[in-house]
Amino acid sequence: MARPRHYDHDELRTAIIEAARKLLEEGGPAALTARALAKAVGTTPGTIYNLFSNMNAVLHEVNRRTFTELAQMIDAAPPAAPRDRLLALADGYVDFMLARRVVWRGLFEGPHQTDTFPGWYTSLIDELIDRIAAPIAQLQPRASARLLAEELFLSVHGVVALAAIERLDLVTTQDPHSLARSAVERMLNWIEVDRR
Amino acid sequence: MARPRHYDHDELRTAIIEAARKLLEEGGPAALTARALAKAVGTTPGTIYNLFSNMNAVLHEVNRRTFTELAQMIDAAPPAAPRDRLLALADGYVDFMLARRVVWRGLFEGPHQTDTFPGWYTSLIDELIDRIAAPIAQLQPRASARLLAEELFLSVHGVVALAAIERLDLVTTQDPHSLARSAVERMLNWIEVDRR
DNA sequence: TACGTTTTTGAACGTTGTTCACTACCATTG
DNA sequence: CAATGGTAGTGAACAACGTTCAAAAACGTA
Repeated sequence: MARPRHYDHDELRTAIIEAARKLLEEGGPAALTARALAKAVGTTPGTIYNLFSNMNAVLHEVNRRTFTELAQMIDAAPPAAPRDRLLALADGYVDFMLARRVVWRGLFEGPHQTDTFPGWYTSLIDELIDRIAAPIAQLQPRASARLLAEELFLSVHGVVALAAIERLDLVTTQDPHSLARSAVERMLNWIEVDRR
Repeated sequence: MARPRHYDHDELRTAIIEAARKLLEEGGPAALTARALAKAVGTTPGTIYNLFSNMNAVLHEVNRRTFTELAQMIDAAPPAAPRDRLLALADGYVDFMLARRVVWRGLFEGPHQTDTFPGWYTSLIDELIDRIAAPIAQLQPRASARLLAEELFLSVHGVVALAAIERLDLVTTQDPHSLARSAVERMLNWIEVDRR
């Protein structure tokens, strides 16, 4: 038996998560295997299961970082009028996703079946949608901005979900950016007319 | 070695496709394995690979039937004014998908990577979008109805894609039907204002 | 130094998709 | 009718997967 080393758990955890992300980016979800991940950080499959309950937990951690980055990017944007802010959000979201399309797939795809999500996962998504709701609330104080934000997100999600798996061309030749902006425009139009 | 039977290839092919669909419906994508499929039709894995190039091809055939059914359902709807027709399309699409959520996942998910689609696959999708474009063209003869139809489809797809994998609740508590209808309403509103 | 605990290890189990040598069957020929 | 050739079903085998766990090594303590 080879000499077991002793690891700093915190270091190893983050090393594993970073390696997992790299594997995902380079080879897609199929490349994220326990053995490949172990080799990438210079350890063995067993050790990974010591720090994570299973491979799904590793993926969740990668996703957590992705969400956090997205939130940071959004918050770093300069302030703007609601309309411009929504357009910037859509653009930023599409850019962000296109740059991470493979990582992105892990967010909504997967074996799933009946596996449940950790609480922080759902609340991260919640916060992202709240960031869409904020500018909408400025335009439309009456109705629930949150509901409209959810609808807008889903419209953009339709575009992004297909673009992320490189299958947008099954539906259209329009580019993801202008599709996302169109969705925003329709929502803005709706709000405008509705308050008339 | 067990006694090899001789099969009618056409019969066996359709039996395999039907069994595959059943497996999908009952146990999700994970249940569609070569061995389970072989057992379900009373044959062996090798024979399946005799009739299909791989398991992906089986899934493609299941999807072909699904698309065809969807098209039939759409065409069977009674004629209506453009506005009602679009709403009915959205409702029907959501219903259809909810009844087949597990089968549906195979349409856009999967291992993919670089695997390409058969020509009939893309043209089936094309025809579906044309069915959305038709009523739009009645409302909006000037601009390209096809482009708007693509955008509307993508908005509804965002809803359906999440509902199909049982994760719509990550984003909203609104139900898929009203979300889809809202997307249609926004598009109708857009067309109305645009032609003003 | 010796012991007990903790952590790492990697072999092993049960899956998966896919391949292919083998062989049983059918159809044609002598 | 017998022999033979080609076709097609078979299922063992391969590589790879996630996951588990007994054993072994290193650490912390006495």
